[in-house]
Amino acid sequence: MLRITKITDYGFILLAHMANQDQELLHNAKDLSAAIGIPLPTVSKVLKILTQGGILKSHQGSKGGYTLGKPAAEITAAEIIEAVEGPVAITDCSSAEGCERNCVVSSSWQQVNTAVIGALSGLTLDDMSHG
Amino acid sequence: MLRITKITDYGFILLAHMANQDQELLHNAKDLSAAIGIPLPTVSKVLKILTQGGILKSHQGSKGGYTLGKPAAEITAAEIIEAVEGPVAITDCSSAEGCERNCVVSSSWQQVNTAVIGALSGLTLDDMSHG
DNA sequence: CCAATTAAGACTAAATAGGTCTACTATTTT
DNA sequence: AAAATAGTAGACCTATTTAGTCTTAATTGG
Repeated sequence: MLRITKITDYGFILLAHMANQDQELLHNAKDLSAAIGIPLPTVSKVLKILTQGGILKSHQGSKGGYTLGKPAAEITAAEIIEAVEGPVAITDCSSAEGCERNCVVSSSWQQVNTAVIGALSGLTLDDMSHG
Repeated sequence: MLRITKITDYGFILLAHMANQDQELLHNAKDLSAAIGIPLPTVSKVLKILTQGGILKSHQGSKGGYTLGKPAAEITAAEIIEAVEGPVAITDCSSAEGCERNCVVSSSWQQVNTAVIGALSGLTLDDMSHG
């Protein structure tokens, strides 16, 4: 499988939607829910996580909402996945700290992992929102 | 996360162990379990899956066991993961059949997926078993 | 025939993910 | 100041997936 989770997938959809409009515009959870067709509580949860991960900036209170934390061309797929799911690692062997059991396959996994992160870092939100 | 499953991980360990020895040698599940320290029922399950996926060849009956289906240098990480987990796809959008909801981000995911498969196809069991 | 060994798949339990809800805090408007 | 709007935090339950074990059948060598 080697899949991203549904929450991450929703995150990409929400971010692509926001990137396709005026970047100064504040989007609230209710409007985004209506526009995209994902239930409000779920949208709210995803936006919260993206904000905690630094991808979005939030503005509380009446007339509040969310905006992108920086230009869409500077937000990469790697950053988004890390914000929602934590560090990208194919196996425990391939995490930054290395593999505690020091297995023979460890160094090979780190090569694969580097390649995967490279691919994800080369893709920006701007690329994705334009199809 | 973006992780392979534990079963796949065990598969790599078992295959690397087999690749490090005479390729004609028949390995039975019991000996492999003892050598690697994974419980017999689990080892047995993994070997069965790898056989169904075409990575291993099996020999039934007394004095039976498993051997690699082809030289270690010709078995790639991509093949092994596919054998255990099915087609590699980061999201539903990135699978070979494409995304039924035809979302805007679809074509970008296919690029990422191609890059990931490329990385996994460039790594052979022979590479991994030598560290 | 008998012992060893793989094959198939059912089954339980544990872990993860998905989704919702409630209570709280902050900001704007009236 | 009060009310309305919107984000914040985190608990909570459910569904799905994954891990691991077990049982029964089929195959082969001696």
